[in-house]
Amino acid sequence: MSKELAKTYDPQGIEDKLYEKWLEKKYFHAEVDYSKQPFTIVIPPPNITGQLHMGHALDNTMQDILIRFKRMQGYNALWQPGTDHASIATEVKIIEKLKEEGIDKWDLGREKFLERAWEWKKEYGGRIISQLKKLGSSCDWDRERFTMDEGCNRAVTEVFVKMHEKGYIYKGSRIINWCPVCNTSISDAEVVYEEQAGHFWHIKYPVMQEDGTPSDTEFLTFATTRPETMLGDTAVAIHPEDERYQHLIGKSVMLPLMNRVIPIVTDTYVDKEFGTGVVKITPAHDPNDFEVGKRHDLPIINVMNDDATINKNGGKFRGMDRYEARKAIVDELDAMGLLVKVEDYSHNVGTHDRCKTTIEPMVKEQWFVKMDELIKPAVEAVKNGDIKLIPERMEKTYYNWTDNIRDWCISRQLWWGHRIPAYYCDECGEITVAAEAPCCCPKCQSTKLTQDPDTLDTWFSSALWPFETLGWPEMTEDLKYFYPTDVLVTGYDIIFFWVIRMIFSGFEQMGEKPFKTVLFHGLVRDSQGRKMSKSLGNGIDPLEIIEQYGADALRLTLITGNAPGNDMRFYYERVENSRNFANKVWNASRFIMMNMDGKEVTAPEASALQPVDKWILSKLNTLIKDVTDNMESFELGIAVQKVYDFIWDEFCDWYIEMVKPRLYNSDDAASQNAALWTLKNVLIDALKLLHPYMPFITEEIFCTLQSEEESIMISQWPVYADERSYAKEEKAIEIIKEAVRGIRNIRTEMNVAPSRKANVYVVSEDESVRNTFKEGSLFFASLAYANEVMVQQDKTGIAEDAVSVVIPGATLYIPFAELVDIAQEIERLTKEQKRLEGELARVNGMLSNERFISKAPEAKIAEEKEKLAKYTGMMEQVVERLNQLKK
RNA sequence: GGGAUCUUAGCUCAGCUGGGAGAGCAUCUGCCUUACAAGCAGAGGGUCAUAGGUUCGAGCCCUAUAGGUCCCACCA
Repeated sequence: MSKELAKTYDPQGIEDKLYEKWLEKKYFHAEVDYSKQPFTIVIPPPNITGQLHMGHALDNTMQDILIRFKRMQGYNALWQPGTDHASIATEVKIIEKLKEEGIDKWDLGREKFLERAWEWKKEYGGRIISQLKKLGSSCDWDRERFTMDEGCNRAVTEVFVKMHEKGYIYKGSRIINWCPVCNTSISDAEVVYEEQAGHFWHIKYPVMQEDGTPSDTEFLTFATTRPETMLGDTAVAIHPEDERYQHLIGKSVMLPLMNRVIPIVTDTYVDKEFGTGVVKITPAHDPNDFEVGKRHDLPIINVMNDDATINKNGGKFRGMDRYEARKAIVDELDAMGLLVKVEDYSHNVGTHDRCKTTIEPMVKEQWFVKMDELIKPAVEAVKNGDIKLIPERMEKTYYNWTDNIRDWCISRQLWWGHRIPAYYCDECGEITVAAEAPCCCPKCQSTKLTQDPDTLDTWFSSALWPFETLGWPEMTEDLKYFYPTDVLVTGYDIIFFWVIRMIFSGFEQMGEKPFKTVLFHGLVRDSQGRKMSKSLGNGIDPLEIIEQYGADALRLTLITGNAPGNDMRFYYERVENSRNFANKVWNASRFIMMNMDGKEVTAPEASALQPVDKWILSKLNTLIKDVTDNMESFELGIAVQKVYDFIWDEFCDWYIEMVKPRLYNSDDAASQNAALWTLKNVLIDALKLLHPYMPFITEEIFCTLQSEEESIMISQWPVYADERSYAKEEKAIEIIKEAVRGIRNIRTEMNVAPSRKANVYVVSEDESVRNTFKEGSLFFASLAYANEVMVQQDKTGIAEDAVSVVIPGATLYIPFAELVDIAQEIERLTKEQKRLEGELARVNGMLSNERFISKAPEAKIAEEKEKLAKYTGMMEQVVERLNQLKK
């Protein structure tokens, strides 16, 4: 009936098997149960296009640790899983795949395209889930959701309709970021700015004269990085207080190439100090110009098609690509003598984060979410501490965004996603927003209605994730019980995309925050600190690590040696260290079980517990408190570091070693039982503390050790108890440890083999210290390689030449003759003497060589002189010692 | 331009509210001691970026400087 651990630790052999068992036993599943406190985490839904990478591994390890910890503490722990449809990311992938087959998205058509997308989802959507399982994630898989499943679709539509009714969602013609390759608008958050080398074209426009003709002599000069946009210029702006141009206020200029007369307007947006203090205004293709245009009621002339070619408003440049047009326009202006000069100029260019195409600001009809009101409760919640961000500094990042918030462009010209529930009347153009397609136009009764072809930004549905996954818009029991969730664990890189949007959505739809705490982590980088990326080929596949070292080792590596919110570097050496630790735990457990084998280990009488036992129990007790405290304040790395140190250092290297003499000598059965009982119980509690971090190995050991127990997962988290603290014993054992270290040190320094044992005299005035050594003499002798330990109050009877070690409260003496075999020592010293003679001869020879002295570098000579002094000193010592011994 | 953050042992990093300078890896020295060589025992190695300040006391707080990383905004 007693099971045994395999001789070597083999993660592959246990992990899958245990995970199967957990699934079978439904340990991950949570049901509403008002007798227990809920603890809820919703997973940041991985993209269906995704493959598990180190970021996921870190993110999910952290969540799993928290969930397992709380579950053991007796909470009704729910980890709600699911995946994200990832609108644009998936659409791009599918388009790529179609391209390989020689199929064009537009030729295929919307219906067929969506069929392909669902096929993709079916094929790859589950891949990442099975990878998360390899990691040990204890998600409630029975509750798995998808952002485009029926419930989420309903939630999205409901929110859209509700917010539209309240006026928070509106359709407007505004300047947006347009990606000419993906053919869609994108939100500000999806634009990344890149430093690019470009040019600064200085161009002049002729000022219009009184008689309505352009002047040959008077010009306004300005500089631009994008000359092609001049086709859409509708004004030129100057600062109202710019002395240089006062006389031009109220006048106009001629827009060359287009032969359009455009006004000179004054606007404080213009920086007098920058360039010539003149700015061309193109409201249709620049966000700032758009604002200026609004203020001065300027016409908006869009000169580009969706693919960034020049449209009919661009006159003869029509049909050219924007860069072609740029060149043509510059050439033409140059020919007309209107190009003043060209400078090299490096500036930031907005690109699309998915495809890196330079975005084109365009004025378009899009759907927006009005942010100013919505954001208020979200800001308030963080300010008043209702939602806590860890680390705290993330709050500043958060406010940085909320303070400068702009309306959120939510419509995308994509197919894969939630289609916007807006219907246009083909007859009268009336827009109806409704959850269900209306039968007919409410205005003109026409039955010819067309649904808006656009879909929603992928973050629109993920913003609802914390409550839509629990059943919203139905007010389900789950929702009442599990919402708000407790912790959100995510990377700081999606604070704007996701975290803030979930917070204001929670308040708006539920009237309540979506989570109490947000725990941020950093990026996992490669060993050189670079981002792991496909193009660099420096990505490390977590699955390979699991294959090679085990999921436990990977988890431990990701969680240690790094402060919350900071990026971390990934090293194989660190994984190896984690694996070694797992191995250590395995072997210590094996040792304990071997010694328990065939023995009935019972709870000992209090009197049978020895000081060492009390010492480790006391240490464990403190550990339990510290670890629990750390974990409750989300200091996961610190917590596990303490468990690691306790197990390896205190438990294995000290306690087990101290207890060995009692295990090997069965004369005192009570003492042996007390030792075994302590070993077993400390191990069990340590395994429990470790379980959230290393679920597999701890489960395997726990179940082998306690065959009557079902699983460590559902065992109770250890609790600190005052009566298990023994201050006196802790202090006493620390003294012994100090003594052992002192003796080992001196023995190593004197190069004495462990096989050579010597008596140790402990001399102390302090009676309690003497008692400590008397009580611990058995294991002290074994750890200090002593034959016998003599404890006494003074130095009487100790040999003159004894080697001494001073520790707080006592002095230890080892008779030199016992410590060192005299004959052996003489032999050793004689050899040493010969070696030194040789060295001295060599150095002396060099230093007396005239050529060496005259030609060698001074540093080298100094070095040799130092050696000479060193060897001479050593020689003196050796000779003296030899003389002593020979007496 | 605004903001965050970092600078601690050869390398990578911990160090929470101010009081002991630490870990892993690497290096050196002994040990195949019957749980573990993926191990054990020991050793070396740091003016905690620089300059000031607050304090009985500063790696930790304040100010300035230098260098690195990142985020936001984007100036035509």
